[in-house]
Amino acid sequence: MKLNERKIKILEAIITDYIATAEPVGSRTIARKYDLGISPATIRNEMSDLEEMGFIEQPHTSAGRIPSQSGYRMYVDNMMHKRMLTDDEAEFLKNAISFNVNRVEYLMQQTAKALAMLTNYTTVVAEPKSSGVKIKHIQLVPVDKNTAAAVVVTENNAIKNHMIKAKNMPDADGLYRLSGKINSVLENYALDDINSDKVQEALKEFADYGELIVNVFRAVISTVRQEEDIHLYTSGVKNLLGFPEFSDVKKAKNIFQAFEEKDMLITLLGGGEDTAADKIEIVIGGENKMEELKDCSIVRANYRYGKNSVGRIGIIGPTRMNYSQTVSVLDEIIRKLDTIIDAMLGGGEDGDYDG
Amino acid sequence: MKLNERKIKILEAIITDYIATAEPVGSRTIARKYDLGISPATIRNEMSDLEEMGFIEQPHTSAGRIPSQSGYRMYVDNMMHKRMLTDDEAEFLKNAISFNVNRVEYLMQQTAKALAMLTNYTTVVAEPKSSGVKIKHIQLVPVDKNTAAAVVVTENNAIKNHMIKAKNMPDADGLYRLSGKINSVLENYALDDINSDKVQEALKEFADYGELIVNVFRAVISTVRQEEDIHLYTSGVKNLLGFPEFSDVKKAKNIFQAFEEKDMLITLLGGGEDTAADKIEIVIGGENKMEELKDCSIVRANYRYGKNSVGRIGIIGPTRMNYSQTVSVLDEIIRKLDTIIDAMLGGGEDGDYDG
DNA sequence: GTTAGCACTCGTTTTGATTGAGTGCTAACA
DNA sequence: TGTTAGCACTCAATCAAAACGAGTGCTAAC
Repeated sequence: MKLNERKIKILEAIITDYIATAEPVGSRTIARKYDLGISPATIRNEMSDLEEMGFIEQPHTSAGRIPSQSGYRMYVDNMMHKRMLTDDEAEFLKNAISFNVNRVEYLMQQTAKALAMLTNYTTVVAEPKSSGVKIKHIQLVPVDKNTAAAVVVTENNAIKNHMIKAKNMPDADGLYRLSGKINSVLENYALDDINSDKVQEALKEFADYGELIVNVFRAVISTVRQEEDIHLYTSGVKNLLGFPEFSDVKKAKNIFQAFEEKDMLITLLGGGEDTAADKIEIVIGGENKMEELKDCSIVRANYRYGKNSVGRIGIIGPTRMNYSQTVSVLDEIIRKLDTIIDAMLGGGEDGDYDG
Repeated sequence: MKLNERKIKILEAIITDYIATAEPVGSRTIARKYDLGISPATIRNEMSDLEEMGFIEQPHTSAGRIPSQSGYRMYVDNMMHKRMLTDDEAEFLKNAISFNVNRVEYLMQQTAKALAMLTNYTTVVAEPKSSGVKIKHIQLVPVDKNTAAAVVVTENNAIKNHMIKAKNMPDADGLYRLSGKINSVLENYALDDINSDKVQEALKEFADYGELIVNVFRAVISTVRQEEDIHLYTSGVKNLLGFPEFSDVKKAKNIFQAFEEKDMLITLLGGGEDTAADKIEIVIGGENKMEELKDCSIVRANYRYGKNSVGRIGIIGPTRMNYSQTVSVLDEIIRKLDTIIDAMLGGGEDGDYDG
C-alpha cells in the first residue's frame, strides 16, 4: 500500500488534532475541521489503510484514531516543518535570557526556566563533563592550617575548587610557589589524564623539595582526578502534571521518580553517540529505554561550551507534544547560547594566557 | 469547658488514627481500636465537646471527625513525645550519610535524600547565606588575558569564585601581589560590609599603584558584594504524590509549583526570627502564609555551619504527617550533621590561618 | 473512486436505588 | 449525674441499569 498525498494529509490532520486535544480523532472531525474536500466515509477508508500500515491505532472499536509511535516518527521525519518563532516567542526569549550574566550556572538555570515556560514542558540542561578538557592553570589558595583549596582553571575558563588536606600546609607564599611548580607539570593535561605515568614520572623530580610538597602534590592530583559531577538544571517538572495523560497520579509519580534520579536524567539526555552533529534529535515514546518515560518524548540537542566540550539540552513532554514548536524554540535557544557562552568565556582567539 | 484527661485521650486517638489512615475517625473505631473503656456513645458526647472546642471537625454530617489545625497544634505542643529512633531507622541513617565526604554539597544532597527516604516526605536543605560571614582570604587567579577569578575564602572555610573582567589583567605574579594588597584591606570584613565607607577610604590609598589595580580592586569589591545565591537541595518531592490528599492533580500541581520557586522554598524554611534557638519548629497547615501549601505541614530546624552561620532543614508532608517520627529523625540528623561539618571545616580552634 | 445510509459497538454519562458508616437525641440505667 | 443502649436520620459512596453518542465498517448507489 502506498502512502499517497491524501493519506499524508489525513495522517497530518490526525496528529495535529491529537496534539492539540489529546482526544482520539474521528473521521467526522477531520472532515469538518480540515478542508480536505472529501467526505467522512472516504476518510474512514483511508484511516483504515493508515491503521493497517501502522501509523495510527484505535483505543477501542467505537473511538477515533490516535497516532502510533511510528505515526509520530513518520510525521517528525518527513512531514514536520521547522517554523519561525512567533513574535511573542522571540520577545519572550529575548527578555528571559540576559546576556549580562557572569556565571554559567545562572545562564543554564535561566535557559531551563525560559524553555520550560515557553513550551510548557519540562526542560533539563546538562553542563558538560570536564573530563577530556585540558587544564590551563592550577593555583593553591590557603584556607586554614591544614587545608588549601586547589583552584583549577580549564581551557574552557571553567573554574573548580577542590579541598586539599595536609598536615602543616605551607603558608600563602609557599603555596604560591608550589602552585608554580605544579603548573609546570600539569598544565595542558586533560583532567582525566592527570594520573598518567608521565605525571607520576614528573612527580619524582619534586621529591627533592621535601615530603610536604610531594604530599600536597599528590593530594592535588588525586582530588582533581576524581570524576567531576555533571551539573544538571531542571525546570518545569510540574508542567507535566497539567497534561491529561498524566492525570493518573500513579503515572505521574513514576515520571517524577525518574526526574529525581540524576542517572536517569543523564541517560535521558543521551548524547555521546551523536555528539558531533549540531542536529536536534527526537526520541519518541518507547524509543527511549526507560520504562517510566515510555509515555514521554524528548527533543534534545547539544550546545557548544568552549572549545571541545558540549552540553546537552532536553525538552520532555508527552508523546503528543508539539514537536514543531519545540524544535523551533530549541534551535533558536542553542544559537543564542552559542553567542552568549562565547562572550562569557572570552572567545577563542584571545583566550590564551601566559603567566 | 475543660480538656480533661479523657478528652485528651480521645483527641490523641483521633489524631493518631487519622495520621495513619487519612480517613475520618468515628466513635465506633475509637472504641474498638483504642482501649479507653468507654462506649461509642460516650465517645460521641466527648467528640461533640471537642468539636465545639475547635480541636476536631466533621467533613459532613455522616462522617467521622478529623483533627483541625488547632487540634494538631494542641497535639504537637502538649501531647506528642519525641521518641527514640528504631534500630532500622538508626541503621538506615548510619549507612545513608557518609562521614567521608569532602564537599558540603554532597553532604547536603545526601542528607536531603536520606531524610526524604526515611520519612517518605519531601526534604529541603538550605546552605546558609554567606552575608554576615567574614572574609578570611581573597586570592586572584589568572583565567585569561582579560579575566581573573577572585577566590574568596570565608571564616567558615567556604570557598566562592567570582569572575572579574578587566582590560589587560596583570599576569599571575602581578595578580598574586595584588591579592596581598586586597587582602590587607578586606580581611575580616563581612561579605556584605565590603562596600562600606571604610573600604572606600582604603581604596584611595591604592590609587598610586595605577589605574589598573584600582580597576581590578573595584571589580572585586562589586562582584563579591553581590548577594550570594542560597543553595538549596531538595529530595523526595515525588513522595507527596503518594498521599491521598494530593491525588487530586490540581492540588499536586500547586504544590509542585511552589517547590520550583526558590523564593517560596526559602520562605518555607523560614528562620531568621528564631535562628538562635536549637529548637525544632513545626508549622501546621495554614499557619504558613503560602496558599499553595495550606494542606502541608513543615518540620524545620537549624543546623550549625561553621562559627556564626546556620543552615536550615525542612521536612514537608501533608498536615496529617507523622510529627513524632519526623521530629525524632530530624533531631538525630542535626546532631549528626554538627559532628560531620565540624570535622569537615577543620574544627573551630585550629581554623585560623595567618598567611 | 466516492459517498450516503445504516446497523452495530462500546466507552461515557446519567439516573436511581441501595448500602453502610456515622451522628445526635432520647430514655433508661447505675 | 454520668454512662450507655437504642433508634431515627443523614449523606457520601457504591452499584447496576438505561440512555447516549461518537465513531466505525459495510453495503449499495452514484
